[in-house]
Amino acid sequence: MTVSTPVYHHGNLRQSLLASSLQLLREGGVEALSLRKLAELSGVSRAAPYHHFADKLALLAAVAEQGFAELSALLHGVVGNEQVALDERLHQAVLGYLDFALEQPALYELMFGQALWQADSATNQTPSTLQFQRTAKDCFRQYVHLFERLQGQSASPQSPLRSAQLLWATLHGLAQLSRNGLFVKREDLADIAAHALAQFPRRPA
Amino acid sequence: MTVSTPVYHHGNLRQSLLASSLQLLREGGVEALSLRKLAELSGVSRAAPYHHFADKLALLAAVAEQGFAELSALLHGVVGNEQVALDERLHQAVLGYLDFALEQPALYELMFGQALWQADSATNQTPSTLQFQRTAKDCFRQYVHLFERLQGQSASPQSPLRSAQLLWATLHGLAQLSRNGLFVKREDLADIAAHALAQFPRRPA
DNA sequence: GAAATTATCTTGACGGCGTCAAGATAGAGG
DNA sequence: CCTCTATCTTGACGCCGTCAAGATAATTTC
Repeated sequence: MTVSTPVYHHGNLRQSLLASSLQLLREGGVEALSLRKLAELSGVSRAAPYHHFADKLALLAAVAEQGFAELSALLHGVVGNEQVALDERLHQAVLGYLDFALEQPALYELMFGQALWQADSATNQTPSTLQFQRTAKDCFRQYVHLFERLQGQSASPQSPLRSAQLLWATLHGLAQLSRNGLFVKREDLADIAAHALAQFPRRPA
Repeated sequence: MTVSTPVYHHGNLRQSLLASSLQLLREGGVEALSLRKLAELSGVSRAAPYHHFADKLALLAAVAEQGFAELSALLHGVVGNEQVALDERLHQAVLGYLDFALEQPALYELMFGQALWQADSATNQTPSTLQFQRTAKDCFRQYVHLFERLQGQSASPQSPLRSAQLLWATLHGLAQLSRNGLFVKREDLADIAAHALAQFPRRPA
């Protein structure tokens, strides 16, 4: 909890706010993230953040977008690794996803929370949220891509899209349930993930 | 949005608050649920609810517990229906779950949100949250029970507990993703659920 | 039935929150 | 140098959860 000494022109406030957001998320979860605390952490007045983000939602979208970018990079590294069998890449993509979700639970919650995804209201048609949703979908496409390659090897009856949707849903559910210690204990997670993978169609040999 | 006329001794304030909570949840989601609005809806001052709930969290726990009780009753009706084949009961339990989640999205979110499930802090060791978690686990056990019966019929390699955990995680993920229109469109949900079911071990004939 | 006890509700106040309006300050470009 | 623009500040508003002190009604006790 380092509080910067106040300066008039911070010079890098936007980045500083995003970094402090991650810090607050780690320390106290989504509820602990307030614009006022963020401003104080950067040594700046409470209204200063509004010159870099339209409102709190826009800031949250930027933070969550960074999260999806990180996850995307992680998946890209796994999926595109030509030196590893596709089966093994799928396995790594599953474990990597769950690791990400459990190591940054508050960030993960923000990324998938209703605040940034509610489709009805007009609040999520702002540039920030649209940009955020685009980054998130890029992330999802990596799974589709992986299943497209896998389909070439197996006689899977399902489309790559369906498989990716189902796998993502399963991973998301596992992450959420085990994070909250809800029906799924943390130490059982790897075992359950293995069972889940076994249910997905694989190439025979 | 019916606002009661003020009375000194309401007579049934606790129930009235719970009912109004559901109303606010439907109308504006979890964020729209405030104790002050709740009090106003019941025609009562802002501090009155504190004589029936220790704090906001306790009220949320009571609301969510009602949700789990409803879901539990729904599942109990399906799982215990001896006149229907086990396979079909599983199918109905899956569709019933998804229906419940999508018809009351805000309530569903509350039931599974981190507010009531965070294991670390001491805030969720209160009587209200413990009672809530007990009701939730009763709900989960119905799925375990169903898989225990199914296992008698199939040569499933997985324990009923593992199967129930995996199925619940998948359903939870599907509900959450499709509710937010995130990678899973609403109209594709039934199709994906069918695929998910097909991946679970069934009896051969 | 009167008095005492308990349950229930009220008003006032506190600090924290997101947000806006008006004004101050600093750096950039002419 | 002067102007323009980006950036930051202070003050204020309304909403929130929560508590303390006091008022009122129902219930119990005698």
